[in-house]
Amino acid sequence: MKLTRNFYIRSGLVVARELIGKKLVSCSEEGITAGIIIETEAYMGAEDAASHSYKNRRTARTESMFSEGGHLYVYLIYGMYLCANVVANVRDIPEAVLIRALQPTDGIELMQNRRQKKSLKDLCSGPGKLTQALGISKKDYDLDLCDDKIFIEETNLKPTIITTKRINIDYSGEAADYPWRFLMQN
DNA sequence: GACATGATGCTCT
DNA sequence: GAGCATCATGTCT
Repeated sequence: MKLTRNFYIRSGLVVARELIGKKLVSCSEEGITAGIIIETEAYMGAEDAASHSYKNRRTARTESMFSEGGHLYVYLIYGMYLCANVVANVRDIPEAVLIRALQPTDGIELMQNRRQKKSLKDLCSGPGKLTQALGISKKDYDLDLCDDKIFIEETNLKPTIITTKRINIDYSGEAADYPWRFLMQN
């Protein structure tokens, strides 16, 4: 069962927590790749100094965060890696959830080809890695997760969730200490 | 394993 | 022109 719009039209914190244990699916000409989401971070728009949309900063790059919940915000980081985020909340509330790690389930061989035959553990164990493994590119910027190319499915998992501080946002002052990172316990 | 470092390009001031 | 929501690789143990 694909998640519908209602799932995404909620606070980024709720969406980030509930995405843990769900299945992210990417369809391409090469085949289907998918994995269970095991790590996310919430970025809470205007109020969050770590967010690209802090103080409602709205530019060509951040525009997708202002879309209706359920869109895909893709951006380039450190000149070489892409990060994939799920936009949350209603239009003009710029919240998003960074997908930080997956547990590969489908299309593992295709992921290995895209990632040049890394071990299963290294295929999707970071935000820059999973975009490569799933074949996500800048063309997928602002793509709608309610369509059929990239989407998220319900599972029957009942994960135990751990909450910690977010990663690599030391520049953001006290926002760096907010417990807005969610992990599935092994 | 734990750390340090370099690669690299786009965005915003 | 600075800085960035990262990763792979190297060195040292």
